Amino acid sequence: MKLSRKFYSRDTKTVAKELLGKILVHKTKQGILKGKIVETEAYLGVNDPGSHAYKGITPRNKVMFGAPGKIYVYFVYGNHFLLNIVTEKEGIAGAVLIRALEPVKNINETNGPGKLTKEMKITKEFYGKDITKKPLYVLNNKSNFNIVKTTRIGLSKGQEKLLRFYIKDNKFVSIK
DNA sequence: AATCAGATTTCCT
DNA sequence: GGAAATCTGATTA
Repeated sequence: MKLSRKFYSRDTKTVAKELLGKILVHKTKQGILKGKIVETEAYLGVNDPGSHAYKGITPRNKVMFGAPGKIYVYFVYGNHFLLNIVTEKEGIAGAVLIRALEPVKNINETNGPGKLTKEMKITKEFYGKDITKKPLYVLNNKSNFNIVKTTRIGLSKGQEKLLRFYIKDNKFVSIK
């Protein structure tokens, strides 16, 4: 079952935690791509110096302020796309960064945010699209695991906040 | 093993 | 002009 918009229309930290263990699916002409989400980070709005939304709305980040369940794809460092899912009610900034997947079908190791978008064939075209519909969506999935809470990666500000979550002992989590 | 340059977009000072 | 939610491949000792 696909996760509904209601799932995303909640507190960003809660959504980030509950996305762990769920299945990200992308249907392409070449075939179906699937990966289990094993690592996420929460990016809030005005209270979070590490978030793009911190300094207010810009053409790039405006989707973070929009409706929950939208896809925020962001291009960094000339080479990499990062995949985010927008959370919170419309008008409140928030998004969950998908940092790592465990391969399920037709993808290779994706232990990093830049690599997973490459493997999942996610590009700028998905900016502003809906994660509750085809061809890109998240499936509910019951599984048992322990969640580790830690600090975020690669930030210059706000990195002391414990907003990174991953599945304990999962070898596909990016650790660097 | 550890450090570093390079690729190169979007936004802000 | 410079920094940013990164990764790869080369160079260093």
